[in-house]
Amino acid sequence: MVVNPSAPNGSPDSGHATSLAYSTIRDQILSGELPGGHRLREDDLAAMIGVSRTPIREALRSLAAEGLVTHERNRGFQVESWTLKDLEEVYGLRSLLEPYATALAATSGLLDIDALAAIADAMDEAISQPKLDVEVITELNNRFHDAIMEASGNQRLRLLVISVAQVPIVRRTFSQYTPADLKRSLAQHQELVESLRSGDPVWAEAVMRAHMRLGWISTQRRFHGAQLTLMSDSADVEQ
Amino acid sequence: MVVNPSAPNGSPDSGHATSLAYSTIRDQILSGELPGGHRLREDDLAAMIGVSRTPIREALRSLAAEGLVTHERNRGFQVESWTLKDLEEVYGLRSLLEPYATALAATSGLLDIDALAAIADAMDEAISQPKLDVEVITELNNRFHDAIMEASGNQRLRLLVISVAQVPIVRRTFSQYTPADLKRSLAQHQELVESLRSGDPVWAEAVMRAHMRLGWISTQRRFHGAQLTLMSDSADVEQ
DNA sequence: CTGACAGATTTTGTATACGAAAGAGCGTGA
DNA sequence: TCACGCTCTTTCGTATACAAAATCTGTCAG
Repeated sequence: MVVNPSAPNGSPDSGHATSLAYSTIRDQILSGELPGGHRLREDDLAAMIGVSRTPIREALRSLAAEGLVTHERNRGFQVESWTLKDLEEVYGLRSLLEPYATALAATSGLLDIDALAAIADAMDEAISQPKLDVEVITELNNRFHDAIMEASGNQRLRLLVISVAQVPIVRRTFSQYTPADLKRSLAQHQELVESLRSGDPVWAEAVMRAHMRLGWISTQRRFHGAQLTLMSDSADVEQ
Repeated sequence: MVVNPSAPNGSPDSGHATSLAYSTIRDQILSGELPGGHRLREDDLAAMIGVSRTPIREALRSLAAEGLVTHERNRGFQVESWTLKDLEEVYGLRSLLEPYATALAATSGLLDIDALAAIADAMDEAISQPKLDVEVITELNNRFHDAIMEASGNQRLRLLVISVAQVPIVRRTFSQYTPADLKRSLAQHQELVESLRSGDPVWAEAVMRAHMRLGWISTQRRFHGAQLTLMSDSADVEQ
């Protein structure tokens, strides 16, 4: 399993145990092993990870603040589950934040454009393989976007995008893109590289906005087609 | 002291003790009693609040995820301190998010326009008093903005704005507005009410953008004038 | 006088213990 | 048969205890 491609702000570098619990639980949520609605019993998690309940509780509290789990008094934590409305909110926000960040990145002087181009090329390479490796493609995609967010020079903006975009979407998106949409998406990446290389913030921002829009369209298709893959499998819910 | 005008997402409704610790510490940070850079010793906080270290640690972890405090392994927590660059980032984000939310609110049908107008009028009333009550004005201002964010219909957006805007600015802003700026700000509130009443998203969004810009200008003035009020008092730092 | 080392002290990290609340199961009575 | 209430079990919330890391202090060598 891929570990923690980009952990948000509050990331516990804390104690060994807390940090381990945080990463493990977060990974399992993002990968879908812990489905939405699943109740998180502290004893179970403690036994699974091999630490006591204390670090488990601290990890869960961080995850709650990030919105990945919810907490109710005397009833413990459970994995947040997402509806179409949530996805709509998320894409609305990404469509606002990422183009803005891209415009900033175009003129900040912080962007390593060759590194970005390399990531885009690696993605092209990855989808030309006969058998698509979704993990790899997703990871490259995350790195591509994060490189731009980072080059915006606005650290807080980058963290917001990460926390918004980690809604299970990202990890699963590319497995559901149609081949045509996937190609288009990668073409947009190449155009993002070019626009950023030119240093024109207006162009770069516009391309990113289109890129976000395509993502939203694809996501909607996916959601209507196979809603169950996103929602929790009802059999697993509430044990 | 004002308690928790608007607590973000992860707000521990948790145990009595954890919740109490969270609110207390958060209030003291936002009000400036705990200055930026101040080291937060768990025992001290536990003694002050009258609970054990466990709920203190959980509260601190939530606050860390929200960015109000930082954490370093085996060195504990300390209050985040803000620079002009942080304020610039925050205003950049608010200038993006709040106008967007305002445009949404203009057409969502969720806005109680009369209630909003009442808040704006109450603010007008409050500044016509001979002696300005900054606490009251700030509280009304928070409620005004939050009402619009809520009416955007995008819950996640509202939470982002809260978490971004809670950077000590808001609580202290109105004490430093020049009388002219303060009047202008309240006039903008009235115009926001009118634009929202008309249901024109373009107008409403534009007014909010101007409003944000004025806030930024005022903040810059304040910062250059009296930098020390925002930064931690060096005498108190690191005890 | 300065700097560095060693021991003592403080502070954090984690485990464990205990009380309290919620939930499940069972029996009784209508 | 169904509903109600009681007990028993599970799970959470908090306090406390102990271990590990960091920090402080005082002393001694240079």
